Amino acid sequence: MEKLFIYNTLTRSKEEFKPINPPFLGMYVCGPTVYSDVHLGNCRTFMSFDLIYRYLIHLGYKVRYVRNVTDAGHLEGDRDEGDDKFAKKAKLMQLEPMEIVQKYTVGFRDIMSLFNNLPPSIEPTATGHIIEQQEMTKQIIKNGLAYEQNGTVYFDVEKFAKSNNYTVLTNRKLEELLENTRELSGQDDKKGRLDFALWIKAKPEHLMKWPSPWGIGFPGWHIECSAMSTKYLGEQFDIHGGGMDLQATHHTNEIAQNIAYCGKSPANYWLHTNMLTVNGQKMSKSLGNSFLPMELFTGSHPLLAKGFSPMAVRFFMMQTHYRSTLDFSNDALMASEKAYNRLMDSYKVLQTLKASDKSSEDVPALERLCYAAMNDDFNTPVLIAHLFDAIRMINSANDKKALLTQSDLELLKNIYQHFVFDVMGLKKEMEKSGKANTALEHVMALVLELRDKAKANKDFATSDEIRNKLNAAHIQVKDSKEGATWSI
RNA sequence: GGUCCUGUGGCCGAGUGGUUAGGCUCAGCUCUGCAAAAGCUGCUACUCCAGUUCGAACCUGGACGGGACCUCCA
Repeated sequence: MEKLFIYNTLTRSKEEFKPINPPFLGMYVCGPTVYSDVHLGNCRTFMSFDLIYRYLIHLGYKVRYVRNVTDAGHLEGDRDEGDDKFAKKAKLMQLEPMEIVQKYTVGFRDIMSLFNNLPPSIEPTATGHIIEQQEMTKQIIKNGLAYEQNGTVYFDVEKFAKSNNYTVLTNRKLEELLENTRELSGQDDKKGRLDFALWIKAKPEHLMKWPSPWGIGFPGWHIECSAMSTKYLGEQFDIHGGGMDLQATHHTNEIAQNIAYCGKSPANYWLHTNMLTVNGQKMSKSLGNSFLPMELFTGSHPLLAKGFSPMAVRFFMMQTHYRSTLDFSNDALMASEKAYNRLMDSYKVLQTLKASDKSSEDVPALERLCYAAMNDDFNTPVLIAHLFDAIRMINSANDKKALLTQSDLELLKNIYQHFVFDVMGLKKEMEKSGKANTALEHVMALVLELRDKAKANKDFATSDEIRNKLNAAHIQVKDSKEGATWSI
């Protein structure tokens, strides 16, 4: 088997992938915060890691893929001012954080499923691992790299950096960070500017809080991933991933926490996916330029001329490498939708091809190129370019301009199955099935038979009228030597 | 302000010292009663300036543009 090369943020270079304990493999990806709808930018990250997960499985690895759900955030409720009128609010009228968590978790899973993302092996929640986070915090304090001040526990970055490379992921200099980091409000108790919280004392208005050795509070911003990755994948595992925006802070602190806890850096390969942009700007909630997946499917977003199916969107994302920014526009989606349809149409044609004795195409070479593309840091744009060569072969054979043997046809079917369906996770949409469609098949056969009769009588006015009216009903008719075919 | 990334044809996007991915759009041809589809052909691009080199979109330096991070963020 060819070697797989992966770009590792730790070394800023492509490295040959060597798992710790093959064929078993551990992968952790930072998941969504479920306090609002996921937007398309979030979806891109999870789709990129879904591709990576799928390819690793295809290569024969037994992957444990852990993606957390951040549900212990910083929701604040209306503070009861001690006034009896307000203090007596019914329980059901108050904001219940877990209700919000449930709503957006279900929504997130639905969207992931529509995009045909495989579910991770484990999706642990932050609220389900408060004990683990506290235990880790205790151990870091015991190891002398964290301290408590007024109910909040801080990680001592400068002390940690004396014997460790704190900025390994970003290659920045600690002194520069110290000079340029902005002052955070409400964290006056910490000793160093760079120190971050492992446990935070809860204000009265905080809705989610737990008892701890340091008083009532909630876990800090970074400890959940350290606690959960360690619990499910061990102190050291193969791959840790997330969006590039997490690299400088979240992942830097995660590594520091793990080393402070057990002396080991958690993952050998750090993978970072790039951002989705709109008109050149990062898609984010705070900028107000985010697309919700449903707006995309229905076409209700003002920047879209029409709706796009989940698979057309998935194909659109696969046309760009995961480490490049991807700019989102109606035109780009239109182009991808057409290309995706061509890919799927060609697959249908492939099923109908008859084998020749000789071959005019080098299909085995094509397969090797597909693997080479994927082994080069999961290069899906190049993979897709090769797949379009397969499309040309298939369509040419269908036009009797190319020859494909039985083994060529089998191999092409395998290439489709492996790369298009298994690895890229694309699937055929709108499969015809059910009674209504069986009836439609019969009706269309009848209509086309009548049209053929008209054509045989050179009554082109009638045949064109039939075709045009079917077209208006979104049924496309194609004439060929073997007779007319139709598609919706 | 600091750190880092990036600038490719009408559009989207790979590539990264010599041989010009791919998709979409557009034009022509083949096929066809006409279309559609498909195939073929064409549109030969790499922000600018200087340098290294036999040779640079690709390396180096500079300028300009865009972006990310430094603060919860995929």
